[in-house]
Amino acid sequence: MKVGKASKKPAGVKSRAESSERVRENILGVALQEFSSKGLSGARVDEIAEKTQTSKRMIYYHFESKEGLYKAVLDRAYSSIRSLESQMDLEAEEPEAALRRICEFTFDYHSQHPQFIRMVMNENILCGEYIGQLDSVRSRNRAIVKLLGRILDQGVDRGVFRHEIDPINLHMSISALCFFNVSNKYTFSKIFAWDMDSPDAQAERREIVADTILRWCAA
Amino acid sequence: MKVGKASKKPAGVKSRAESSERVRENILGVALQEFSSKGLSGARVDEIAEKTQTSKRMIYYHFESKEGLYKAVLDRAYSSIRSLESQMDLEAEEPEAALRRICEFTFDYHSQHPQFIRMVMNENILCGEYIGQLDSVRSRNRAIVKLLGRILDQGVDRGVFRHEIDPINLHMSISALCFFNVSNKYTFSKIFAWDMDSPDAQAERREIVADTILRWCAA
Amino acid sequence: MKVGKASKKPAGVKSRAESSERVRENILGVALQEFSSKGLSGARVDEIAEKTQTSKRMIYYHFESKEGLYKAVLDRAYSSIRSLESQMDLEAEEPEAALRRICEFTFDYHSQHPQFIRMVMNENILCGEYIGQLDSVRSRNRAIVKLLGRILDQGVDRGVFRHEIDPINLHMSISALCFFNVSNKYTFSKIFAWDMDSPDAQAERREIVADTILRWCAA
Amino acid sequence: MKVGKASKKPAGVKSRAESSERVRENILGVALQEFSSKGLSGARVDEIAEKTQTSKRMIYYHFESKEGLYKAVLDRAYSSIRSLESQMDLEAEEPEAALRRICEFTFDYHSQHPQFIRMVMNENILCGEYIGQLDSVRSRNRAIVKLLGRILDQGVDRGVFRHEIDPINLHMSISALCFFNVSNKYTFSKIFAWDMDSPDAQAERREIVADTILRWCAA
DNA sequence: TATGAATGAGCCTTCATTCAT
DNA sequence: TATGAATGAAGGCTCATTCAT
Repeated sequence: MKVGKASKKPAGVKSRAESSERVRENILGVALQEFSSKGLSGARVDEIAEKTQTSKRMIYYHFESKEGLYKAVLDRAYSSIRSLESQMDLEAEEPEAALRRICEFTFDYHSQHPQFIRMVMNENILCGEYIGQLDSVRSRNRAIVKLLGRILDQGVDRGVFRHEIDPINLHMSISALCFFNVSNKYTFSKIFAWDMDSPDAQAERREIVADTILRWCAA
Repeated sequence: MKVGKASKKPAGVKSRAESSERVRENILGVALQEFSSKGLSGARVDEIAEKTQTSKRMIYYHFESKEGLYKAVLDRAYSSIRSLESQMDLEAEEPEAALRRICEFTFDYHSQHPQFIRMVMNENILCGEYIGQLDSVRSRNRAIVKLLGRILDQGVDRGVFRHEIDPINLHMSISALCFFNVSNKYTFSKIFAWDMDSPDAQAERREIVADTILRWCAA
Repeated sequence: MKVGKASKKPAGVKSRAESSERVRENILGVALQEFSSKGLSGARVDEIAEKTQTSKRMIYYHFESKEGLYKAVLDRAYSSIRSLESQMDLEAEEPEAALRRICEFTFDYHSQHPQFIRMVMNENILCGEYIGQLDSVRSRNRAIVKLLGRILDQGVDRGVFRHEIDPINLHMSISALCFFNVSNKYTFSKIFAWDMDSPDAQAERREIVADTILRWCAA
Repeated sequence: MKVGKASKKPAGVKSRAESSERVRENILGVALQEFSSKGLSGARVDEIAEKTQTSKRMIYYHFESKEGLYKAVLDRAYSSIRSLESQMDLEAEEPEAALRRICEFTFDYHSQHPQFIRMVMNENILCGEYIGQLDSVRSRNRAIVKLLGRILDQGVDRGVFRHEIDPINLHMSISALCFFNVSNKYTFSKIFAWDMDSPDAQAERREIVADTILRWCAA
């Protein structure tokens, strides 16, 4: 809940704006649940409304349409990942340790936010139709690439990383390995009768991902 | 086309069974198009029927329900990937070359079958609900893991691969890197304004995938 | 009409609830017409909707499904017969006169409510599948049996009725004679070229039914 | 099976006509089952065909349409009741015993042929639409009325029956009491929690019906 | 003759959205 | 603001019937 600014009103009394924001958040939370589990076409406005503490009318009041709601959910999903790099203080670390931490952090973030992953899957099924309309998203996600670039440069300087590595491709590889671990767990688990969700399997996989990336970057 | 028995009929004359099989194939082709681009809930039976050379009624005659059609499409999508390993004669090659070829082949297969990838994405959004019902799928896809196991063993024998590598995890890594390249291209391209589809980008990425895997396995 | 509470609104202005109730009643009336004349499977939701002042969508809004509507119609049909015994003030009468009046009343009620009879016929064709789900029905219809029991007791006391008569069997006989008169009039009339609907025939039959019952009970 | 005429062919060899007749009977039997349990609109041609030993094509070959089949089933149901009176040799009996036997016989026949009753119920729901088209039916069922007339006359002659009794009304009363016992057993049983099907209840009811009729006719 | 395939009309139901109070 | 009622277009599915081999 972002609404944490000091209020002059007595506790328990919500301003109209606060209440409105609360309603929005409530709807967005339920909608994320529904859209991420059923997709844009699979989710039902009625069902979302029912699971909400408000009425269907409010959904249309705040978000105009089902698509508007979907876009808002998507936007929020992407923006919540934004602060990724700001949460890590890597400046003091060695490049290899920093890269490993980024891999592990990315792996963990994906594991802990399956709904975000599902939203991205949905967007790709829809050919990125809606993400293109969200200017915000674009600018945000480039931060991580910048960070990777810095770390790579440091690594090259210190002779531990190859100089050919492109940060976007590096980001893509890290993403691919972390994303797949969540996105394809149902089919992969069923086909190979392999419980990908167990803590052991996850810990092992987490290390493999980091190793794979580091070995690829190593000079 | 399964109907390969010697026919007494003149060429050009289709038997009832042949025609029926043709109708099924026609429907399955259109349905793959629709399901892969819109998902199970997003696809419309009416629309599938319209793009078909037959009627909506025939879809229900041959596949019972929308779900039945979806399952048939899914089954066909998975079974067509089956012959993957039989298409490669790797026995004579060195382990490293063999593994590189597998990576490249997998990469190419994914690139060339985006509809298959989209079906898998859909299945994962549906939590693998339908793939569990298709026994056929399970048995098929283990062949590639066996193949990887053999190559790893050879590589370990010759001192070029590490002995700790688990073939399922290897397969997962290869799959992840190749899958993501297709599955997430819309969001990734839009966010980084990076044309992943260009031949150059694909060729580069293809090499990166193979390098990443080989470096990870290398002794 | 349940909405009988004092309203502050000027006459002619219907509240939302009143209007909703009116819509329900409108649908139920048309549905009774259709279900009673064509049965559950023979009736068409489209046709019901057309004869209504609202739309097909409203049927589903108010009654959930075709079956739900059928059950509502059935429930209303049974509950409207409920007040049968309360409409007759028999306490002061002699047992024989009272019994005769019950026979005549039952005969008339059946004659005047052929749609109710048809609903019951339908229910029996459906093996009472839906009536079992309507708890309300059960409790209501036992009142008449109680009433018959009281009259029989009085008659036995005064020596005009036999003591062996069981009120449920008595009710069954009355029902059978009155029900058949309506339920089977089509086949019976056609087979015997006998116009059962004429006022004379009905008056005669009415007397026969009462006579038959009274003679059976007579000491 | 009526086809019992001496054949000149060796046993086991069926003539085309015999086989055809067998197919008809097979279809009619299944159709009676379906129509009587689900009604004209509720029964499904596909389902009837499936339960048959032949194909759907044969239904249309032999009966033209679903309605044609329904009519054939109805005709057969009515004609099988025809021999009712010829099965009873009542001439030697006293009028009262004869009438009682007719009541009992009618009661038993109804009990034992619920599918016939259901067909009649269906016809009445359809307002006797199809029975009017079956000339055969009309002539047949008058026999019983004639028989009742003769018995009544004898009874009047011997001073045991009232002379006002009309044979058609007598038949109607008998039919009503016997018909209801089968036709309304589902609703009646459910409403009164009374197992009408038990042998005891049936025996008691059988006696009540005969008593009711005899008391009504008694001089 | 007998069978699987085909047909089109129509059936029951649901959807996202808006209105009225 | 918030709620139940309303809407029309469309969605999935089934029916009796016929065709082609």
